[in-house]
Amino acid sequence: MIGLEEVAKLARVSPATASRALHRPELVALQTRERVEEAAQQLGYRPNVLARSLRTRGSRTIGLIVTDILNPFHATLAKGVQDAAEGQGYTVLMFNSDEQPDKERRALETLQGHLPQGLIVVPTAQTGDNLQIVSGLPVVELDRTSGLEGAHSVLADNVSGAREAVSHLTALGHRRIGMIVGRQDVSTARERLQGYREALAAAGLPYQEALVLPGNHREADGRLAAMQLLSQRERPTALFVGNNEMTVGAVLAARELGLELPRELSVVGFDDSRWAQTLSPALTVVAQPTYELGQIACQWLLSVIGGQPWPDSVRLPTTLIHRSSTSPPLAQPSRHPAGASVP
Amino acid sequence: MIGLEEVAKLARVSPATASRALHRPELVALQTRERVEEAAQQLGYRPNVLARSLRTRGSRTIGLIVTDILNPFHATLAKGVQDAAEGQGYTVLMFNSDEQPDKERRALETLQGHLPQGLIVVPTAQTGDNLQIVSGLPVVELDRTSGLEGAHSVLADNVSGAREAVSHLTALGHRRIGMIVGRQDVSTARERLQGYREALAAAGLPYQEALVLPGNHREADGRLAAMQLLSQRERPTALFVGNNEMTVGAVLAARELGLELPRELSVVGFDDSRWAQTLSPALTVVAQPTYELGQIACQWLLSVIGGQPWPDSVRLPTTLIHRSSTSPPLAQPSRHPAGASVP
DNA sequence: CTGAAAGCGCTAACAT
DNA sequence: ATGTTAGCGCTTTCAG
Repeated sequence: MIGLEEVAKLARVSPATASRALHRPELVALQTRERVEEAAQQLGYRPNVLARSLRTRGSRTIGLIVTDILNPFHATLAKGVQDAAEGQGYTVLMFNSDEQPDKERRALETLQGHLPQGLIVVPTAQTGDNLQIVSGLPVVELDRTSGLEGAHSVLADNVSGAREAVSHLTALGHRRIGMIVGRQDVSTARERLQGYREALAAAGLPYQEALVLPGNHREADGRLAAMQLLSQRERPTALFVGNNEMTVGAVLAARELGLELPRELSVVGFDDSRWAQTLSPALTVVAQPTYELGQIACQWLLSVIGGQPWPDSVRLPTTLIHRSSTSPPLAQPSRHPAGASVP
Repeated sequence: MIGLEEVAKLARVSPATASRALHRPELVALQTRERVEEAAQQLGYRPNVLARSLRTRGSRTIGLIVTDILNPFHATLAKGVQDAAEGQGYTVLMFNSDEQPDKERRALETLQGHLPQGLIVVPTAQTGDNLQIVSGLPVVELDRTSGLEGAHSVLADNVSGAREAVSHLTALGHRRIGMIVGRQDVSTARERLQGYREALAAAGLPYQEALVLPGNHREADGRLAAMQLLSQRERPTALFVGNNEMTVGAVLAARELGLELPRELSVVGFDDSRWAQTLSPALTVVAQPTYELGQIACQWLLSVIGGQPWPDSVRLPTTLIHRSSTSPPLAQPSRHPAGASVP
């Protein structure tokens, strides 16, 4: 590998001057600088980032931990982060926690050794504890919060997004609206549930436990929960599903049960995706500014690394995209007074 | 940050011994080793990878460049690579080329400075040239080949996959089979086209230029190409589409034209995906062992880094997955001798 | 404005 | 089996 010393030799200066010429041009005579630049060019010099980092204790590297790179939502977050980092000459070390606190911990340990200057993390349930590993490092929580006090985060406005989705359903006349909700130790799931409750309240509808089923964020969980919800004697006429993967499962379950969307069942999902658009009927969804979330988180982090104070935490707005999976409910067979259905 | 020196002090040994105890346990007395390990544990010591890499000229880092992390196919490749690397204690530096040779070049330059020990790359059109930047580095080409002589690659068996797909169509009785094919400077596109030709030949069908339209791998390209193919006076009864993104476009185009799948048009895509399964009708596709491609590429690379000789290049088999987007063609209105349709 | 020298944290020779 | 010493490539005092 071509080193700075060889460049210096060719330019007939000391390594120190060569270094300055390349990195602090203003400290060096124009003429000398040009000689060095030419020499570097000619030899195809590439600075050894490791040596530089070791010396300056600044690696121009940041860490990124997402929970599932195979989920297009996370892939998009990652791209937002990467693009922003690259624009500023930072390299991203990306890891996958697969929602497992253990993998997250290992990722943090590995990361640590690379002397990152900052970290962007989509938290798991244990992130609060795990972050001790990198104490002192500037951290941005992305998409969710770990609940750690004083944490800085870039999030979507989940409450409002969910409220809008469910209000859309109540406005259409739905009165039995089921929800498939994520694990309550994940902040997005809690917030979306809250939005659901608020929208029900606003429409004067009661909150019914039986209509809210939990799922572990995966397609299979969504399918299972939907099966249960839709097999109830008085089944919901609409479903609000708390994340993208579970929405697939819910739609597949509806198909299996022979329910026609949206005539017999309206569905709104959270987070837009390719298949939400290609599905027939195309899904009505709460879209998140995913790429921007990643991008802003990274810009934030880099500004803090650059010495700026922490900006206030941000909630980016969501957008309800009306497509074809929602419509007014079928006229229900009129009901007798509650509980009177036993012959 | 806790350094080796402090560990050494606490364990009352020299830094060198501490280093050995941690990294070459067999060179050190059991008792000493335990003291060092305990000290390290107690102080929460994390080795500074940068310093180690600088000294040993071995960073335990490999580079990965994919062309589009938002494409689930590439995300899956990446996960295969990452999982395999992590298993062996290697860290992956991942970059996106977005199919742009320029971004690929910049990624390589950045990578270079981090002294990676190997590289896995999904090539773009200029990879052959760009790789000069990291000459001497072990490189595995993944999914595609750059055409560079002596390159090592881990690929899917595209020719055979395409042949199988198109043979499936000919077996169903299709005789006008269109293909939407990728850019011919990408090896997968060339190979899939060849498979298409072979299958036609095997069925005694002529190869017709008018039935083969190029696209630039994106959804929009697929849509456009399909629009053209399906607007021909004597339109194809089946379509074979050369990659996953373009298949979405093609299906959407068919919908826009009011064509019912599979009755009026059969479609086979290359590469399976979430939406290929959720689409109705669910798509018949040539599935690739995507995760395994990434995994094997990484295992390969690491074995070479470890001093093993290069294994022979590999072609992993594809699988035709029959779903609901293919069926025998409609009985065509019988045709008069060619070209006689002007009144 | 430029050079000499020291040192970031670690490990590999070379001693003992 | 352990300590001593040197140096990976770079940047940064400190002198000139």
